[in-house]
Amino acid sequence: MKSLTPFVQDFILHWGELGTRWGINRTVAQIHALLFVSEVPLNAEDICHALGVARSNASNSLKELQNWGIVRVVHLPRDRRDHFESMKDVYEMFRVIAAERKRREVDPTLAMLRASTEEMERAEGAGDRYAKGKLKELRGFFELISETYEKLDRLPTQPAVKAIKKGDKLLKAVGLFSS
Amino acid sequence: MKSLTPFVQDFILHWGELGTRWGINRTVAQIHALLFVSEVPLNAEDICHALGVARSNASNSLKELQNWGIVRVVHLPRDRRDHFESMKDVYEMFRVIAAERKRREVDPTLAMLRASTEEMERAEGAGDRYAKGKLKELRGFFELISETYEKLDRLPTQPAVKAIKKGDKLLKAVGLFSS
DNA sequence: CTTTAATTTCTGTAATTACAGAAACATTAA
DNA sequence: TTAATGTTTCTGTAATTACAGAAATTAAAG
Repeated sequence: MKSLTPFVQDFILHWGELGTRWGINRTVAQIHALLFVSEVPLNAEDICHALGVARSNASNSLKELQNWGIVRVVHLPRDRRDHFESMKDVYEMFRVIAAERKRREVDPTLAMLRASTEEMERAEGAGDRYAKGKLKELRGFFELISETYEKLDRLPTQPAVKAIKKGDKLLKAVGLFSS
Repeated sequence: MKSLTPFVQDFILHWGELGTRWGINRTVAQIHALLFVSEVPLNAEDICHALGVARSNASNSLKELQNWGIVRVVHLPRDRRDHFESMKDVYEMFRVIAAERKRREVDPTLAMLRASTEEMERAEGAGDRYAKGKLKELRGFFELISETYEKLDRLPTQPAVKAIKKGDKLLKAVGLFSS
């Protein structure tokens, strides 16, 4: 972690740990943190040097970040090397992450639950009625998640953030929420 | 995985994998899945037998699930053994999980970001102005997450779910959302 | 076409995490 | 109190994941 201010160092370390708690590789998260707070795009060399990781590790992690859609390659004039920059808008960034997690995890889970519950309908009566009911409830929950995501996805970021911020007031206005 | 119907087996395996993607130990997630679809509370023995895991593994995983607050111990008449049951209401369950993730991950991150940004205010001028700005933006995002969570937490589950389901209509009514 | 520089993939090792089995501990009932 | 039964903690091993360094590949410049 050469030539990084202490706060930035702390942030990168914390972000790495947070990543692991959410199933993201530590190095991947650290590189993301570094790029996020970097004013200029960095090349792989810079990143290895800053974080003390191997070239290959950085390379694979950068590819992963590109797969997530939150880091992209840019080229600087008179420099052949790839440079990398993070999305810079925090809200947009988390929308992209949410979209990707939905695609990778929610959608397949929903597909599985739909297949199970539909199949169970057809094979009515065949054992474990209770479990069937629970899987249906769970499916309902994932349907709600999925639909809510898609509604939110249709809103541009700024209105979406505003709506979330004013959420309680809106609810109060419509009388759904009194506290 | 003895004496479990194929759908339940698939569900348990899928849930285990989903868990690992979200930083939850596979066995922990599998036991949770099993208890969730079980009509009756199960004892540790049952669980080991159903999933083919060691006693100690089950024991530790059950403790972890109790720490998350989604599994509790119950006692059956004329049976000395602890029995375990999952929360049964899907929405309540995810609320509890969200609360715990907030406590474990969002709150500490927010604390770190607050400390950094406040310290940075005081040490104005000292390098890396850009990074400082980015950390402030990130802090804003986490503040929003935290506040939104707390608002939602004040609503009982049923109104909260209704509000989420009707979210787009509410927004439309107030003219924030036109599509 | 060849040289040079950069990137990606491959391979073996290190570190972490998960886990089984054993041992220690606790609880209940006789 | 002691046997019997159940639970938790400890310890070593297995499995997974992360990672560095080397080798292979690709791309650009001369």
